[in-house]
Amino acid sequence: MDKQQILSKNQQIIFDLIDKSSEPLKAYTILFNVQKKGIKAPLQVYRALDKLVEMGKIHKIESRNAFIACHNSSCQVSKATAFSICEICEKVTEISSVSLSKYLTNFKDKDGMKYSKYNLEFFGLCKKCR
Amino acid sequence: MDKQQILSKNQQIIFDLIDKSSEPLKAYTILFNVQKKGIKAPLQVYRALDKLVEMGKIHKIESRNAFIACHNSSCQVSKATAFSICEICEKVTEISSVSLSKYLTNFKDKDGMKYSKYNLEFFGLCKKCR
DNA sequence: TTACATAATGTTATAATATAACAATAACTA
DNA sequence: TAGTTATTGTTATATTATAACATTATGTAA
Ligand SMILES: [Zn+2]
Ligand SMILES: [Zn+2]
Ligand SMILES: [Zn+2]
Ligand SMILES: [Zn+2]
Repeated sequence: MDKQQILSKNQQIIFDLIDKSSEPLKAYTILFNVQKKGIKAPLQVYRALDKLVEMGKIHKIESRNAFIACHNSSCQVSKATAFSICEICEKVTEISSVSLSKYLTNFKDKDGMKYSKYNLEFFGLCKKCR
Repeated sequence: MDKQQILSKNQQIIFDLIDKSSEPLKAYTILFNVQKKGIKAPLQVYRALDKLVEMGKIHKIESRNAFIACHNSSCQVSKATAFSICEICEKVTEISSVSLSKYLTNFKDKDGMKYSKYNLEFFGLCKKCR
């Protein structure tokens, strides 16, 4: 799947909501907010989310079960993602560090195994909360 | 909390199960397997899991909602964790690479922010599945 | 254009994961 | 031994996610 792909109706509605949000959104928060647009069932939300993640338009923050729009054109369609998460205000930022992604993409374990994909979540306090 | 702490009854039962398992265990799998030992409710399992995670005796694999015992004495009581996950057989291994943990512990983002904690999950195919 | 394949949608029901609230007991500490 | 904190027990409920099936829309190739 390609990052510039045209979105279907439900995908577009849900992407727009996530994209304009300043914080990660949970599936049922999304559901609540798109019901006026005709999306009534959890499955409609989860299906759109799955596709958007596949396309790399959004990412899932695993530790929070929430979704944010990708703001890192170089994140390799969701194959290599890194985030910082504030443990007080829950602000999440996608990290786009070339050196970090290089380091992790090239990382080999003891057995010489290389990985096709990774997800990294950093935790700490954001500027505002320190 | 300390890694050598004495465990309570329920904590010990649940830790033993996870520790002897060759794969990550999910909370309700654990529940099913400890019912004969008198642990009957999900909350009893989740409470023990929470404490064991706090102590660093086990880790949660966020992308799988499952738990494995820590086999890395240097993983800093769950403050700095890295795993490899096979996308076919779901085998999970805790990575204990000094250079990786050094790199990530010292990683600073654009704003110079350092993080107190991280979790990294690599995905790929294990030896057997390649 | 028609037939076929694939992707997306709609809908109901249900599975899987996790926490709230309250009461009781055990273990630790001054 | 009283006070405190950690742990346990129990019921109910909240939250997150998928199964199964039917329908409609879109893309593709004769
Ligand atoms: Zn991204
Ligand atoms: Zn913050
Ligand atoms: Zn560990
Ligand atoms: Zn494997």
